[in-house]
Amino acid sequence: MDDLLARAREKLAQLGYKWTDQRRDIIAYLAEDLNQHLSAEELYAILKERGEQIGLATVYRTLELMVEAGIVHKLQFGDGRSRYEVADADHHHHHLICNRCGQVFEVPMDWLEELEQSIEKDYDFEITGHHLKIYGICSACKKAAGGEKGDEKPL
Amino acid sequence: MDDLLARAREKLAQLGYKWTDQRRDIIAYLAEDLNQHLSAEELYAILKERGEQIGLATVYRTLELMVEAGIVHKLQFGDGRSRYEVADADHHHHHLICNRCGQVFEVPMDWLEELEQSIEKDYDFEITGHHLKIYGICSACKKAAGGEKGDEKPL
DNA sequence: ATTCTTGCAAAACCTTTGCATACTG
DNA sequence: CAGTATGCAAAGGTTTTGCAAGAAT
Repeated sequence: MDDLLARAREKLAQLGYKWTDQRRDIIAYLAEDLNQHLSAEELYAILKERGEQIGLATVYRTLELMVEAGIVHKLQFGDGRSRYEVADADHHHHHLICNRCGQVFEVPMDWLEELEQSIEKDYDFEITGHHLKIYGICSACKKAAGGEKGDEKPL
Repeated sequence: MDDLLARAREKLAQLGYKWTDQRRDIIAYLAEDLNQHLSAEELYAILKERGEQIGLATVYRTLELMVEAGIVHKLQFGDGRSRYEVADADHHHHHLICNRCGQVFEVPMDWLEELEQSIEKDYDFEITGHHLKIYGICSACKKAAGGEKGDEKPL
C-alpha cells in the first residue's frame, strides 16, 4: 500500500491539520512496512538515525493524531509501552504473542464477523473495532524447549 | 465465589509464598465482586479507605504475584495503567469498551474455541490464553447522542 | 498574517526498587 | 530463627505539556 501517504495527507487536511515534513516522514516510514508494531520511541530512534529532523514529542503527538484520524491503531502488548500499527482497513488480523520470547505474530484473518453481529444486536453496542490477542508459546520456543523459564525477553 | 480466598491461599503456599494480612485483604476485596477491572492505585485507595494497613508498593507486588499464580489476569484497556481482574477459570468472557464513556462491559461467552484450535494447528502455537477487546459506542452513549465529541471521560 | 506545529526541557504518571523493619512458617 | 514481606521514599521509564521559535495555509 503506497497510497497510505496520500490517504493520510487527505485525511489530515480534511480534519484541518497541516502537512509537515515530520508527519510525512512518520507516515512514509510506516508505509514501507505495514506489519510493524512500533513504539513511539522506536520510531523516533529510526527516523533520527535516518537523519530526519524530528523530536520525540512530535512523534508522540503525530501518532496520537493518526489514531484520531483512524490511520493507525494504538495497541498494548503488555510491555509497558504503547505500540502503533497501520490500520489497514481491508486487512483484518489478530495477534499471537509468545509468552516466552515476546514475539508477535500476525494471523491474517478475521473470524469475528458473526460474533460482532451478534454482539451489536444483543448489547445494542455499535462496534468500531476490536483487538484480539492470543497468548501462548510459539513454535520456535517450543522447539528450543527444555529452556527453563526465565529466558523471556519481551519484544 | 467465596473460596477464592482459600484457593489463593493454597496456591501461594504451594509456591512457597507467605500468607500475610495484606495479601488476604487484597484477595478478600477482589472476591467481593469478581467483575472488576481495578488498577493498582484504585485498589490501594479502596483498601486504605477501609482502614487497612497497606502500602501501594505492596499492592503492586501482590497483584504481580497473583498474576504469576494465575489467580488474576492483568489487562490493558488503553488508559495508561494496568488493570486486574480475577481469573475465573470457568467464566470465559470478553470486553466491550465504550470509546465515548470508557465503560467496560462483559460479554460472558467464549466464542473462540474453534478459532483457537485452528490456530494451534496452523501456527504450531501453544495457546495459553487470549484477550478480546471490542471497541465501540455503548447503548447509553448512543442514546445520549448528539452529544458532540469530546465528552469522553475514559474509565 | 494567522493559525498550527515543532523541539526542548520540565512535569506528570505509573511502576519498580533499595533498604531497614516487621512478620510468617 | 531464617527467610519473606512490608512500607517508605527514591529511582526508572513512558507519555504529556508549557512555551518560544518556526512553518504552513
